[in-house]
Amino acid sequence: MVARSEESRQAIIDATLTLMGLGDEKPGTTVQRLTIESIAKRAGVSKATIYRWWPNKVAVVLDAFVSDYLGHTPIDPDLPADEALAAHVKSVVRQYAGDDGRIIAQIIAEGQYDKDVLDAFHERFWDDRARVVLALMQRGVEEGVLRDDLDLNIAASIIYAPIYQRLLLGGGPLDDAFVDDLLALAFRSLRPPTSK
Amino acid sequence: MVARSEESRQAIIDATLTLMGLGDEKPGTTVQRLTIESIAKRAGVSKATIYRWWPNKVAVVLDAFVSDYLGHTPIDPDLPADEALAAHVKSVVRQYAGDDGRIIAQIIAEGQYDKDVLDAFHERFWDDRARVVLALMQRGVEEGVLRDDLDLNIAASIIYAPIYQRLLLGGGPLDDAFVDDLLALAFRSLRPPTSK
Amino acid sequence: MVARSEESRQAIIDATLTLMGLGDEKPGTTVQRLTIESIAKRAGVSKATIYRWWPNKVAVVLDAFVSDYLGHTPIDPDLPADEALAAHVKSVVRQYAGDDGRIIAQIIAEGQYDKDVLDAFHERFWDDRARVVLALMQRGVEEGVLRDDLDLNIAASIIYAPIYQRLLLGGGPLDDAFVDDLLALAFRSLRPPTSK
Amino acid sequence: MVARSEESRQAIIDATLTLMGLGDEKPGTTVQRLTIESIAKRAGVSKATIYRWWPNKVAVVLDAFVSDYLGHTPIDPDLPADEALAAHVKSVVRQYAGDDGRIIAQIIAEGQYDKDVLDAFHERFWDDRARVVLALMQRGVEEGVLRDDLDLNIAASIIYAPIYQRLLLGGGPLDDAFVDDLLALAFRSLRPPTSK
DNA sequence: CGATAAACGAGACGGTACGTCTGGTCTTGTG
DNA sequence: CACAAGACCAGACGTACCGTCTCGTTTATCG
Repeated sequence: MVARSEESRQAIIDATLTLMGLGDEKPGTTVQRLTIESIAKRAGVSKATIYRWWPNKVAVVLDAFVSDYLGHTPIDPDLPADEALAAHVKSVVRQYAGDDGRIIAQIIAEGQYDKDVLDAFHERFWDDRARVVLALMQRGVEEGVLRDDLDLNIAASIIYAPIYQRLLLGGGPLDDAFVDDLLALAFRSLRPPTSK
Repeated sequence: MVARSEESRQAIIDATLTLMGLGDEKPGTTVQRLTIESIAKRAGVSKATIYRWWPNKVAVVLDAFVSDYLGHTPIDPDLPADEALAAHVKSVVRQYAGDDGRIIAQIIAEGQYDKDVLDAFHERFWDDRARVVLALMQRGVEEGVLRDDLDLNIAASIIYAPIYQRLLLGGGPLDDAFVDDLLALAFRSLRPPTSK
Repeated sequence: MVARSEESRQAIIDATLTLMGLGDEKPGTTVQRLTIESIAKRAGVSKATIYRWWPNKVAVVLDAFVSDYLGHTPIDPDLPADEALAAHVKSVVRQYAGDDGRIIAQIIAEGQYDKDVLDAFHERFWDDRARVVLALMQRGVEEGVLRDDLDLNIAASIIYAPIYQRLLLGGGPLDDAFVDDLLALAFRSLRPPTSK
Repeated sequence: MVARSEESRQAIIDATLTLMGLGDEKPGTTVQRLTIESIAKRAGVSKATIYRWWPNKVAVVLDAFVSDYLGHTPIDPDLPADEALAAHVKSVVRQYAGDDGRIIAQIIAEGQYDKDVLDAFHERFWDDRARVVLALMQRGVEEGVLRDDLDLNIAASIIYAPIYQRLLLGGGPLDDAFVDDLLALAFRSLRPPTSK
């Protein structure tokens, strides 16, 4: 009846962050090349300890990433919903252009091979963020800056999916200009007829 | 001086298709689990022969997939551009809902780890298809069913990116209903003001 | 911290003996054709386990050979030294005429390519046996059946080197007649002048 | 119908000598590590050409070695037989102490695995030299410096075998002091009773 | 003198083993 | 009794050579 060692857990998370290039130093592997053995060695931990608490390396990466990822893309409650949405999209894009985007892309990549990984990604990362965006869009509807007949899921897709496309497939930079163009076009679908 | 053996090349492609579950039989591995050794064994070919002609297993899969993939999503030149576009999107979605989608998703996944893979994916698959879509949208502009001030790249993204999002991240089925909802919303941005 | 598996070690030794044709069955390869993979397969052991404990296949063969090789050529302490020496030489030759000779020859062959192998051969096999022979010759000196001004190393060479020559280079059979002729000649150098 | 290309033959021999470290440059591989491919590449020759004329790499090495090896250890016909023999032994030892010894040792090593190799070694190298030594010893018998009841083969062994032992097994340097000690002892067996 | 057949370079090919690496499991001893 | 340490089986990696086998492309006689 010895409790799980918090020390070990943290060491594993820290080692993973460092190895993935999210720490201060910059080795910077990929999820694919990252090995449980390297995490164990750097964390000063036995491989068995990792396997005891996580089902696979992606789960560790996801844990490490989420723990490291603190409110990076907040939503401003004081702005009108459409402006807040635009601001949020920009902060998301700015963040995805860096290391975080690389890690997310790789987690999604691993998700193609393992439904559990994709599910975990939804639970630990995606769903919360989607909820926040949908709530914001709902506020937009209430404030009258968005149409009231929208399927919000699809509406959100029209804005956010192109960002993920660029993240995963390239085709252009993830920058403010891209967001401006994207939003200009997307909002044309989303605003109520009267408002534009 | 000695020509490449077409027989071997074909055997490798065939073995890869079968192992990936695109042949008649259905083993159905993933790119990740697929091994060069298994391809070599099934093709009755030496590993060295594979390494001589392809840099890695994803390149083989891409080659095999592309060779297997013949005009699966044609565009009807007789329809008005907007209707042809809608038809194309539906055929794409139908196809991505099956084995082809699984393979594409995995190739994109591998592309997160290797720029060459992603580049090859663009060259061998993506770019041609994007060109066709952009040409169709250009036709739409000329026919007056699409606005003439569109950034066609972003306009295409608004339609196609949500499909890739569902392919890679889930969040709902890839079916006709989804396409209908998506197009209904997206076209609102794309049609010229008058035609609304 | 985890002890080496004696079970694996023994399985590797046994597999090697069998593959080299020293076990009960008789496949009978050569050191050159023997592969680590075949040992691993037959021993039901991972290749890595072999590489962990032995630097190369010759080291395994030497280990296996030595472990299998128990006092095959004893020296009779009750005989006069010259007769004991003659008996020993005959038992050595008889043994070298068979499988053991083949293996020894091959280990020496590999020793031409790797100083470590030759050193190991000395440490694990040669030196002990040379010591015994030199001690016996020393006894011969004390008993007065051998000259007291001999360089025993060279004296031993005169007797044993021709045996190794036949083992490695052929030129005649390794049999008792050969030993008789050889000893008759060699002893003429070795006996004290009076005893002639 | 087309004659064998002397040019290619020579290029192969030269390349082999160079690779074995007998040329002017000093790469200096071993027979074991030497590959047909490396010979072919360095000789600017197709692998098939080598395989057409030699059964294996050792045959090439032996050819190259013998062609390179010109009367290195001549016998002085003007000296008395025992002195000529001593001189010959010294020149042999001096030569075996260098590169030639290394190559010979490796050819003998390969001979442990392939009877044809050992036979070829005898035919191309050993037998001629043995004949010369035996003839010299026969002369010694006639001159009365060697006993007339010797089995010359074994008598030769007593002198030469210890040299091969040091070449193949070590145990001491191949130098003049060794030869002096060896001959002093061996000649005691070989000289006629009166002459000592 | 032109046909023809062997020798040749180039190098692709099916094999096989290499020695390394990681995965995931299991054992042992320590705190 | 959770843990570190790490041995273990399994099996793929990418490389290196093997010896065989087309390929054209030279030669060098022979008809």
